Amino acid sequence: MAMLGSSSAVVLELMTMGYQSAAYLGELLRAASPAQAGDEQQELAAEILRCCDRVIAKLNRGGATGATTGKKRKAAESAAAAAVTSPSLPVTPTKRRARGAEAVREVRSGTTTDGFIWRKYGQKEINGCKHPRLYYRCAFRGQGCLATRRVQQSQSQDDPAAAFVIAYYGEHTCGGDAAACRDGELMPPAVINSGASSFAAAWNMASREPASSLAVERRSCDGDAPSETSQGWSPSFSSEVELDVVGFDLAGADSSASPVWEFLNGSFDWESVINSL
DNA sequence: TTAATTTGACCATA
DNA sequence: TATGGTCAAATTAA
Repeated sequence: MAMLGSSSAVVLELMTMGYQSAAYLGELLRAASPAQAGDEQQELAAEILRCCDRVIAKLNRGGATGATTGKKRKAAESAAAAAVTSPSLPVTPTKRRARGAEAVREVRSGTTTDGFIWRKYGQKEINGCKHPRLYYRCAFRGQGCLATRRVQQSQSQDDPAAAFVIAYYGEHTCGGDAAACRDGELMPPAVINSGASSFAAAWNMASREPASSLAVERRSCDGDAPSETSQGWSPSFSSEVELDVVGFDLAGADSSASPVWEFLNGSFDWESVINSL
């Protein structure tokens, strides 16, 4: 965990609060309107969760960066070829991920859309799975972004809002800013402008994919038994797990003196926060 | 013509 | 040795 300035800590607190609220909202929506009835609303809640998660991850950057453990390089000739084809880039050999290596995070969603631009590089039939597993890497890989994701369609058809199990590996580093990975730089400021969620939801709906909801789980492709030991698995967010960010306790905060309270009652000094970021 | 996707082969890991 | 992750040529779409 990187040390955070006080303003960043405030933003982190607010985003954490927003995240928890969105998670709670999602739960309420799911409870109130099972199946497809509340998909659009759940979609919005899920997008809020994603936005909050990204900001939180951004603010927390500097800590653990994921599961790219050092593995042996695939083949010497591949390394040489990579060096030839990308002479201007630092040599960052594309290590083959260990089978079942823990993801940075794993998400169940009704959509494969997450606001990032991915390029599919492989598809594989997996033992015991009805659907093939799809492999994507960040479209900005050429800029050195090594983020990848693995998409597995769930075998259980009972919950369309959790039709896909998406495992993310690595972090988006394109341009040193996650926003650079996003579609068309149309994403408004994630912290302040709630339109961020609206945009992302609209983007999702335009993709004609089913609505999504989120839940972090560690499971096999069919959603039954865990395929790997959960050792070392540390979800970056969860609607069911209490977030513990910089030790902030929302329930126990002294709200009358808290910047969070200032935010809630409209007196929060956004300018100083934005200037500090 | 270029960019993106598909798909079989290759290869690392368990 | 089986399996899963990645590569890269072929194919398709824009």
